[in-house]
Amino acid sequence: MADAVESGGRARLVSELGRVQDLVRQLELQLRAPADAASVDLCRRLVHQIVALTDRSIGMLHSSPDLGPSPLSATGTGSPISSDAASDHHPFRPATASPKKRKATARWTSQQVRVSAAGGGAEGPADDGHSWRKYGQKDILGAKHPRAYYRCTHRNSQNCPATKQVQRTDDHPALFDVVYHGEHICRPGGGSGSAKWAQQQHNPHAQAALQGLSARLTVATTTTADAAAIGAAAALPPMTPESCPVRGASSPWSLASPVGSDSNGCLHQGVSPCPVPGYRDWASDLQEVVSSAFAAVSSAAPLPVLDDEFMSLECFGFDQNFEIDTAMPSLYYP
DNA sequence: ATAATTTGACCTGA
DNA sequence: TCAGGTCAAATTAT
Repeated sequence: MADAVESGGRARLVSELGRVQDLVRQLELQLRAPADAASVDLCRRLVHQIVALTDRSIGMLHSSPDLGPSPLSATGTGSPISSDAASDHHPFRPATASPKKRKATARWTSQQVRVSAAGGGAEGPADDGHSWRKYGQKDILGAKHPRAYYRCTHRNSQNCPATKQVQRTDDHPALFDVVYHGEHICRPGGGSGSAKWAQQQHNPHAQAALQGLSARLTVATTTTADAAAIGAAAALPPMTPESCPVRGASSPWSLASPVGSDSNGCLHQGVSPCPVPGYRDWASDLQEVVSSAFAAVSSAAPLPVLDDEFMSLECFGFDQNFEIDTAMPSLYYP
């Protein structure tokens, strides 16, 4: 029985990567075409798809010991997240699954990512598009660095429940492990807000996926060969200001960067194309990497069963019938 | 003046 | 009892 499920899991991963490959090809085609409003919009949708699928695929690998330890649990150097805490806060498992502490009854959405310090700075990870207010710091047993606790700035004004925890990794001081809890319900601007914003707000998984993947755009991870191939697909090449001069962004979150800001300073994320020559080359590289990842996973050892909780709670659905020419939604909440 | 951060105390679950 | 998470007063920054 296990074999059937395992091969099913692997087939699922291969299928996901195959779709990523297709999407990247479409993206590359679009990027080679003259940029107009329609193609820009199409690129935006494609990037959305790629972001979601790669994040999901990486999640599968993280939960797959047979494909090697996950980047967040492979360091073995005593990092609280890489060792003890990894079992408490699985990167793609809600906090409710944790045997630890508070919030045991709350149905938090949770997403853990590892991000680099902004611009190589030492203060903390890059801006993730939301405004946060620090409300605590705690020394964690066995960790070299304290953990900082942040809540959404709009917690009081809009009852936004989103929180995050940031902790510098033991082994790579330039890297931070960030765990997001809850979803933002704070609204941008005083108006009714865009439908796109509303949709995203109602899909915390998509939100988390965007944050997760965009974080990994500059993430340095330690991976096994297979995971490295996948990780590379997500991590290559960092969208620095140099590679994306149009945006001139200083944040490594460029690919899934904030596209709007309201008077409250509550940013909402979106995906912006970067229609410059360098970006087109980057798309080619991405396709190449995805292809190699696809090949690597296709020949990988059988993927062990993904636990039901992971599949039911942490995998947002993906519209298999998605067509590029149809309206936006392709991520949906199962 | 207001907002954000710091930090010790307190609370909660294991 | 302990460790992680949160509160809230004091402090600092804007």
